[in-house]
Amino acid sequence: MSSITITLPDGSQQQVPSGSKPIDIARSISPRLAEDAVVARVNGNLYDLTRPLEGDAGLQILTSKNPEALEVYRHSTAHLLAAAVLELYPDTKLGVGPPIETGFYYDFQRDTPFAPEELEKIEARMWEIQARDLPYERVMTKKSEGLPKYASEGAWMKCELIEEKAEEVFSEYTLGPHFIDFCRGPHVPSTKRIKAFKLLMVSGSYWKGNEKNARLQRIHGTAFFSKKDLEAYLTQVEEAKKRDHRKLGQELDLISIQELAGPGLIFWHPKGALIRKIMEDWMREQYLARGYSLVYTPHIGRKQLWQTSGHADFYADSMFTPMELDDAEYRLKPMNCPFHILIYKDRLRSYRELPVRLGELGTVYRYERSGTMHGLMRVRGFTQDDAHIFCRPDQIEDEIVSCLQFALDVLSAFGFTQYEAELSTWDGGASGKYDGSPEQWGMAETALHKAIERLSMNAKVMTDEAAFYGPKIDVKLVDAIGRKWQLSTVQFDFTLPRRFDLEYIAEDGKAHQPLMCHRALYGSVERFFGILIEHYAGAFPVWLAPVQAIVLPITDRHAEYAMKVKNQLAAAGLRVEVDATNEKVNAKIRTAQMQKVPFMLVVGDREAENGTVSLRNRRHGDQGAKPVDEVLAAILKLTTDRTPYE
RNA sequence: GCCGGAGUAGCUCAAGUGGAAGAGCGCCGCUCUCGUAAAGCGGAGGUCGGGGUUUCGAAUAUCCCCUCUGGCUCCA
Repeated sequence: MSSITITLPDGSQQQVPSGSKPIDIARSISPRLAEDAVVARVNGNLYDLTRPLEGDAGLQILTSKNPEALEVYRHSTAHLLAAAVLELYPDTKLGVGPPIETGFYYDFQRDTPFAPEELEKIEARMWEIQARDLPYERVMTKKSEGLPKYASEGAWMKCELIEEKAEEVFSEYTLGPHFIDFCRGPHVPSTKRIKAFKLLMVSGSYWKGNEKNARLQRIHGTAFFSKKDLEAYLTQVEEAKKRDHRKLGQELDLISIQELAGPGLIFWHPKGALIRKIMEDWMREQYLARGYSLVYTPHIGRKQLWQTSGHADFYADSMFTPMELDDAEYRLKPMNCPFHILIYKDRLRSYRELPVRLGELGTVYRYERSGTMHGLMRVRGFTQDDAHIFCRPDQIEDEIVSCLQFALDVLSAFGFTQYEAELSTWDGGASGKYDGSPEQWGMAETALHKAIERLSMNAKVMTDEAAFYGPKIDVKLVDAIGRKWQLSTVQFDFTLPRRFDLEYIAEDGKAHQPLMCHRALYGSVERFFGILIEHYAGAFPVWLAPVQAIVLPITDRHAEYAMKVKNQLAAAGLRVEVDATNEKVNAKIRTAQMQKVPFMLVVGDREAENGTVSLRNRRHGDQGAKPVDEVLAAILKLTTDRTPYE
């Protein structure tokens, strides 16, 4: 038997017989490693631990510490799920079953949907199969043999996958004598390796994610290497649910959605409205400080406007239906851009006045399909902090840099340190689905790349994800339940300047077309607020808190002094209340804590006599007696400094 | 829009084989005058999401609709 050379990550080399398996080599290094091993990386590709090595190879053994190993492990758990479902419901057809960020799922086609109670039964069967310690065996099959086999079983989804993806000889993985699945792998060696999983929910899906295709049943689950990790994850999910903005929005009396008025329409209650006002005021100040002009534009516009902008053709599905008036047909605006463009176009522009930056907190209405609304995050009426920048080509890079810097400043003002940025580019023009010339795309994408570099941002490049009218950079944040939401966006637009025939007079005395960029930083005030509620778990920092301090008189004998303290703080511009209810101070504290008021000022005989308050911080508890002036100054400072956390 | 699940007092939730609708919190009133996360007593409050059908009788069975919710699709 010939021997092959295996190079390990530390550079050391071993001569082993050809056909040796990664698990053998792991075992030769240490039995412990062999036990912890999940999967191998061979010349950069993931391999089963039991897959024979045919030639010289760089080999890395991945253990449970490796994120890719967790994906493999979850993928194997998905197979375990499929095997259990087939044992219990043999007529079920298999779709796909990949690992995802939070676990895994498998799509099934079956006449009757899985009832939630059935999950327990399936999970129990999974444990039975797990206990059988079945190996995940890789089998190589010729397409000409495999396809008829799947076809004869009626596994039509697998047939489609094989037609589309499989090489002439493809891999399948078995699990016991009856289960075999077309799959690229790799997998863990056997079911015994799977120690901790839980099926979480069942939901609908579509074959290949297309709603025109067959409806499938998706079973979601999660899996971890240890029961402890699984428990920790489940606890974390429970904790996250407590900060769901919909729950806190109600508990803190911030917002509501009224069935009588319609779904996806937000009512801002006094406390929510106050926070919104602060957010908006801050944003407007920033606009003015950064060279934007503020404008206001109407909520509706004539049909002809939307025809000119192209929305009537390309965006009609997302627009509210038209309103007939005596003179014309009007439509509610789904975007602000056409209106800002009309302001730009209202007179001739000189190159000297560019860039023109027109900003507005503009409320737009979009028809969202009924199943897609989600609290504040996805609604039918929302306000964008929207601006459109019209500039010369030589200005565009600096403009993009300042937009992105602005976006980062917004994030840091609210204490966000975790975000994801994506740079969406076109496909190079191959498909013809993008508007604009290759020169325009080249220039715009270069400007975006350069801007990212200049700010040393990390942005994932998403090829073929651009808007049809231009490339863009998006910033996304994650909500309490782990879902990603887009906030800031900076987008080029090659289309609207052309459609509206925008111009400026350049140094050469001739008319040129300006470049245009859309940008929104909160994205939607509603969504950003939803993210903020969850980010702070309802405990807004002092500068945003609707009630910054509450004075708690111990008995009604102290109410007068409490009012005096309140008035003193309020005179300095602070938002203060007095809890004059006929309750014990403990109850007042509890109420204030639950309302997440940053500061509680307890006042009784001692305080009234000394001109002090007994300060309680919502996070750190009793801080002892302090002069009113001192407390006032401290709260005022947190407010004016806009400290993201106190 | 699609596939599941749900809708009972302001909130969180019980009960109910079809036969007068319940609790806790909250709210209102009274008593207590209280020192860092819930004082006591009393009271008000419900077309059981809306509409139809079956029935002597429907919160309960059944059909349609609405809204919420978990996904899918789509998106700020």
